[in-house]
Amino acid sequence: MPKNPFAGATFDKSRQKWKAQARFAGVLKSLGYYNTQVEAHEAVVQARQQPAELAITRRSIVEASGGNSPTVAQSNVLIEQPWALTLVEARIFVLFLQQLPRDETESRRLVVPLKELVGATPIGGRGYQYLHSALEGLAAVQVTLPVPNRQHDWHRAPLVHSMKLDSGQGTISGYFSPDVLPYLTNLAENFTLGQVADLLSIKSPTTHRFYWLLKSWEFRSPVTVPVARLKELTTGQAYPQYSDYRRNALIPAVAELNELSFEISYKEHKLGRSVDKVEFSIKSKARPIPKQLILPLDKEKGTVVTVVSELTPLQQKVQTRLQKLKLTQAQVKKVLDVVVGEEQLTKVLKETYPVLRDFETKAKPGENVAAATMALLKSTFPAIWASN
DNA sequence: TTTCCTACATCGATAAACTG
DNA sequence: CAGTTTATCGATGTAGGAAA
Repeated sequence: MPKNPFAGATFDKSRQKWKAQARFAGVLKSLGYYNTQVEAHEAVVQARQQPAELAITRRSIVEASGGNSPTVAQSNVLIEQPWALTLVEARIFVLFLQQLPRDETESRRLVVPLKELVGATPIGGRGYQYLHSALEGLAAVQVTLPVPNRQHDWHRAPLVHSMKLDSGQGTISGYFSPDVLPYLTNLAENFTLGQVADLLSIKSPTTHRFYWLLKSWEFRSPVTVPVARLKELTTGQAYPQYSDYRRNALIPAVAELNELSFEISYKEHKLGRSVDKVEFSIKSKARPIPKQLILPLDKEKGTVVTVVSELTPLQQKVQTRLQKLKLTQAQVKKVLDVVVGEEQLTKVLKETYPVLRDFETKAKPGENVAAATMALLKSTFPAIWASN
């Protein structure tokens, strides 16, 4: 059966008139009778628009820098572009931004030590191949820039040029293109700050996109975005089905961001049967992650452990994760003592994520989360048993 | 990670019943 | 009679697991 282009308007044979009806919150309502199908359809459209969308006209405000951790900034003009960077490309971009003085007026060569990208571990043979393609990808990025007062003009510029990888020095260097520079430095309005530590810890390119987008929308939260626009800005052509998009992009990204300094929730607005818009409620966590691990008294030795161990950002993430999973301070400490190295810590985060998700969604009520978590960790890291 | 599959939920269209 | 609600059906979107 062909779809009625005038939804909600149907011909009533017994009355020889067009009937308008629409469902609200699952309840079908009659909206009167009309002589034409178009009129009936318009009645439906109008009735639907009753909870009219609030026009957001607040002007953009300058975000205050929170805390003393390093931040990078970019104009919202750049953020609201459908560019698709790989994870490595996105990280390199962040590192370049970090090297860029905020008051720079001309494009200079920026140098990024490779170890900031990949850590102290040496880069294997294939590692350089990845880097090559990442730099190529970055060099190929084009952005569309606004042309003031001229609606029909069009300005497309490369993001960077002259990217260089010097394996001898262990550096990457390059220039931002002069056209783009005004959107990266001397920013006065409509720009967004990102935390370098957060950005570099992000594990998926989609989350990167979400990070900047949601951060730039935070000041006008709640924000309602049409699904088509959201997809365009985050995953582009992928996921023709919204449910696939939600599962593979939206949910993982929001979950990962909530592990960082965000508190994001969202509501789906449906148009008919399909999800039409997504309303985000975005907040930054007031008190992020405690910098220090508070250690309990060591009763056996009768001494006060006064160790003030500075935790790496990754260790802090593991700490908060385990705290969410209701582990005691002692258990958290034990895990952090035994599990060392970026790879291992990341593994902990990865392993415990499903547990946390199940716990938070109450998929397994009545379960002892802490015990389950410890069992899981002990099976993955036998050393935790050994140190018992 | 992405696509496919299936049970299920919800929608619009329609006929029919209800109300004053 | 005119307007509205109820019951039902086929179509289509969705959730969640399986398969690729």
